[in-house]
Amino acid sequence: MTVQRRALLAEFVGRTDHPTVDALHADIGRAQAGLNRATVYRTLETLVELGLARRVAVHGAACRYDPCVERHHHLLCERCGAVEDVFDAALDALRLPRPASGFVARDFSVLFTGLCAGCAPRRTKAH
Amino acid sequence: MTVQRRALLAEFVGRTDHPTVDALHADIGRAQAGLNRATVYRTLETLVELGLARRVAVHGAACRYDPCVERHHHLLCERCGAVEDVFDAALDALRLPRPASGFVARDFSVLFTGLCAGCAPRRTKAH
DNA sequence: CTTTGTGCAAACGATTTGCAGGATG
DNA sequence: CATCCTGCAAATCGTTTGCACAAAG
Repeated sequence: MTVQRRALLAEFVGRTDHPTVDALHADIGRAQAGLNRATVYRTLETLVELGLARRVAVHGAACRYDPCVERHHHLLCERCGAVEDVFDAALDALRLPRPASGFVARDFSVLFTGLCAGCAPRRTKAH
Repeated sequence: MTVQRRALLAEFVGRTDHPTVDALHADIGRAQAGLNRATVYRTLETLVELGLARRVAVHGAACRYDPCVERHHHLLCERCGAVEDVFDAALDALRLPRPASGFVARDFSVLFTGLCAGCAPRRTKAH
């Protein structure tokens, strides 16, 4: 438990915006002494291995990290790339497939795509 | 419609192993004249734009392409990275969430993770 | 002949890694 | 004091792009 890990945790825990490494790096640097980007990568990776964080991979963009490890799913904005959480008990009831191929599924996650509030076309007041 | 596009289509269409750009590139080169990797990237991207192929993003690994555009989901082997298809009508019935945030979901995909037949620990005959 | 595609090599962005010095317990 | 962590810079890896030439319609 080092100074830089404490700084990272302080900035990371509780966030719901699924920050990228760069976002975290910038925010930590803003708060106090700069912390090397490589260290952010290494520390986040360690957190994932320890089960204290999750990775949210997004095609063609920097990987995002999520401090929430409860079972939940994600909404990905197709326009701005924002990621939101979805907690839905109905989804948790999904049964795992047992294909003829012999694949044994152990877990799953659902990725919804669409437009976030900021990017969605307005209904009433025209944009 | 060029020679190289025909070669790529011949190799790509009908495959169910979700090849990466490198895999396709290697397989095409094996079959006949080499085709530049950049061209493979460009052509696959074109296919995706035309709705004739889909991208299957996998964290930390090269992006995979899928010639099957019907609605289906994927199984990802945690050990070897193999990707299999899952066709499941039950999944298609999932309703889209309408979170308070205002996010408007339009589509979704389910990614199951686990171990493929080759990587799963054997039951009867010990490994 | 005009447009579009290809090959090549360099550019890029995200992430990883080797190494030497520094902090931690 | 032995171990683990950090900073730095260079190395990787996947992917994209500029450009000159070749192929397609």
